[in-house]
Order: sequence, then structure tokens, then C-alpha cells
Amino acid sequence: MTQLDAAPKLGRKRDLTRDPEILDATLEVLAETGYDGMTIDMVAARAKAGKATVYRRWASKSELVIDAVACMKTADIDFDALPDTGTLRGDLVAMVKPHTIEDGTRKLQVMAGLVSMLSKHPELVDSVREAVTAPRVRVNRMFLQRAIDRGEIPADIDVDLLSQVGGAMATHRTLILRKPVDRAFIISIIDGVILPACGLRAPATA
Amino acid sequence: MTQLDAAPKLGRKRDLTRDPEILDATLEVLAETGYDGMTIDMVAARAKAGKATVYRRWASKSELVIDAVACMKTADIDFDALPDTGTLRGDLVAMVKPHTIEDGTRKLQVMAGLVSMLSKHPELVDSVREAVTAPRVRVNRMFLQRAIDRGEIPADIDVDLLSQVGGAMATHRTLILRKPVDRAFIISIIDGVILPACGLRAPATA
DNA sequence: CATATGCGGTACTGGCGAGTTTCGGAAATG
DNA sequence: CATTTCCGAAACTCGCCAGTACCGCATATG
Repeated sequence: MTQLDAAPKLGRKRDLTRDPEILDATLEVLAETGYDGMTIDMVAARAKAGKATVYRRWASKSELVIDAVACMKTADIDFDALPDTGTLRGDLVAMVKPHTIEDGTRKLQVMAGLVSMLSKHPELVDSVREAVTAPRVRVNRMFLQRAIDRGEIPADIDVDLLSQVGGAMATHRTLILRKPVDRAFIISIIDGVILPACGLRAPATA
Repeated sequence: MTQLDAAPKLGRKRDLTRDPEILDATLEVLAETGYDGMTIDMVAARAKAGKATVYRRWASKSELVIDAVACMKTADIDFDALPDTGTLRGDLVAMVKPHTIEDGTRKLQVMAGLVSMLSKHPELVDSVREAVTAPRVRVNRMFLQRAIDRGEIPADIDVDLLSQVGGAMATHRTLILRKPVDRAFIISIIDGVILPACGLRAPATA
């Protein structure tokens, strides 16, 4: 720290724009091949970078991946523009947009590639929860709380548990069943689990 | 097949009792280290066998693992002695026994070690579902159907989906959150998700 | 222009693990 | 007892990959 300003910055400067490109390439390879199948050469090739450039910025493969996961949360839901339709079902269904599904699918695939790493790097558990799981849970919790506040659903439901159900079932479907989490599946979770658990029924047309 | 009887069985006979011991050792190592971290030497050492003995019986590491997973379903719930308490909650809670939790935890840990393999060996997806997921789903489906038949819960609930919820949340808790699936958690799923989704309430004491 | 560092690319090193072979001994056949 | 196949154990081959070193060039300082 004390030496940062004193250090004369000689030579060519590091191109900081390559950092996010390398991290993105890392997430892509991670989603495609998983942590153990991923090689630094794959990441470098994907980012059109040299292997030395990667190792100049991250000390090891595991640190690169940990950093990539931590930086994943940036491309997230913007909490300012959340739907507020007046009904719980309306809010939940409004979140089922192609872009959201696409983003969620990608995160689930990255998560699938990280499972083997979680036991060896417990700090990753928190990063993954913060980047993938927590945002969706927070949104669901807000929707449920609003529904309680307006008297749409009873106040004694288990908000914490119910806001996790959707993510848990999507995770299970992606990691174990290896089936796509599409709009129909998400709607069936809403209408078949979450709403009934809140004492509501889906519209008859569904 | 035609040559089996004609072949003169010379020399020492293969010790068939080693097969299940090696498969059990495989599942143990798999649960502890995952597929990519597992080595044949670990399995052989655990089973007190030589590496050659393993390769005389299975052609490769992946075939050994696939066989071990396929043979996992044997130690399962005996469908003859299922509880029938007269209420849906009674049946579900009666399944939450130490032995069942222990068995389920082990299977979930094996599953965690297999996630990285599922994308490369799609046939494993079916084996895992048959050995781990399906039995529990079948039991839950039976409980729900009985509750419908006796008029305890409405007949228009989504039986397929609701019989998967418990397993999905347990899987998510083990693989991603890395927290133990204990009795309290399972009870909270029953009382906080499944029963409310069927229009029932847990007893006030809970 | 001299120096120092970053860049993409390639060659290299070292360790690890799948799969094979070998060895001394044990069990089965004839 | 000779032969054959199994056993556990250990040594071996071979390919892959993390991490390092180096090349030729680009870009920054003074």
C-alpha cells in the first residue's frame, strides 16, 4: 500500500479491459466443461489471450474461478425495475421473461460445473449463494411479503422456505434431471406449489 | 453365451464376494471425493484389493462408477413396510427416521460427486434417477394419492410436482448450500411447503 | 533512443493418475 | 505334481495439464 504511489510505473501498462473478458471466458468454459474439465489453455484461447496474461493476473486456476464467480452477480436483476402487478401470481409470472430464463440457465450451468469444487473451497459456497441463489430468493421474499402486507395471503406462511422452493427445483432439474428449465416448468412451479402453499389457486385457464 | 458351458474352467476361480465390496468402496470414495478426485488406487486400497483385481472386473473407471451407481438402489426402502397412519402428515413424518435420513444423506453425497459426470455420460442420468430420486418420489406419490382417495386433500393438486419438492430441496441443500439435511429441515418442508400446498395445516404444537 | 513492462504464442518442466505389466503366492483342475 | 487363473502388491508407461520460461513485438517512461 505505502509503495503504490512511490513505485515508478515503468513500461507498458496492463490492459485492464482484458480482465472482464478473461473472467467471462472462464464462466463460459466453466458452464460447458465444469471445473475439472476446464483448462487454462481453453480459457486463454476463448479470450484470445496468452496463458501468461492469465497467470499475470491470477495466481492459480482456483483463484481465477473464484474471482469469476464473485464477479458473476453484476449481470443481475435490477431491483429498481421489479414488477408490481398487484397480485402474487402476477408478480411471479412477470419475472418469467426470456432474458431472465436465459440468465438463470447460464448461472445454473456454471453452478453445475462448480459442485465438485465446493467441498474443497468452502468460501465458494458463499460466493455461489450470493451470486446465484440469493438474488432470486430476495425477489421471491419481497413478492411474498408484499402479498402478506396487502392481505392477499396469510401472514403465517413460511416465507423463507417458500422463497427457496423455485430455485431449488430449478437447480434439481438442471443438475440432476438435465432437463431445460423453460417457461412451462417455472409456471407449473408457481401454480402447482407456491400459490397453493399460500392458499391461492391458479386461474382456471392455466 | 454358447461358449460358456464349453469353456473348461481352469485355474483359480474369481472370488465373487469381492465385487460388492469393491462397489461399496467405490461409492464411499465417490461420496467423499467426487468422481474427478477419485482414483482407482483409493478404491482398491479402501476395498483392500489390488488395482489389477479391479481392472479384471471393470474395463475403466467410468464403467466401475456406472455399475456402482446402478447397484446402489438395492439398499432401499422396502415398499412392503411403508407407514399408513391415516393422515398425510402422519405418513410423511413417519418416513423421517434416522436410518432413512442416513441412507438419503449418503445417496445425496454420492450424487454430488456424480454431477460432473452426468454431462459426459447421459445414461448415468437415468441410473441416478432410478437409484436415488425415483424411490422417494414414488413413496411421496403414493402418500398423496392415498390422501386424495380418502378425501383428505383435493384431487386436483399437482401430484407429480409435489412429490418431487422434498427431494429437490434436500438436493439443493446438500449440493449447493452444503448444509445437513436433518430431521428439523425435513419437517419444515413437510409443514411449510407440502402440507400447505395441499390445503392442510401443521398441528399448532409444531 | 534506452529501459522496462505487458501482450499473444509457444516450448518446456514436473507431478499426477489411468491403465498395464510383473511378481510371489494361493486355489482350482486333471 | 503340472498347469492355469486368480489374488494383493508394486513397478512401470504414457498422456494430460498446472504452472513457468522465453520469444518477438507493442507500448509506456525519461
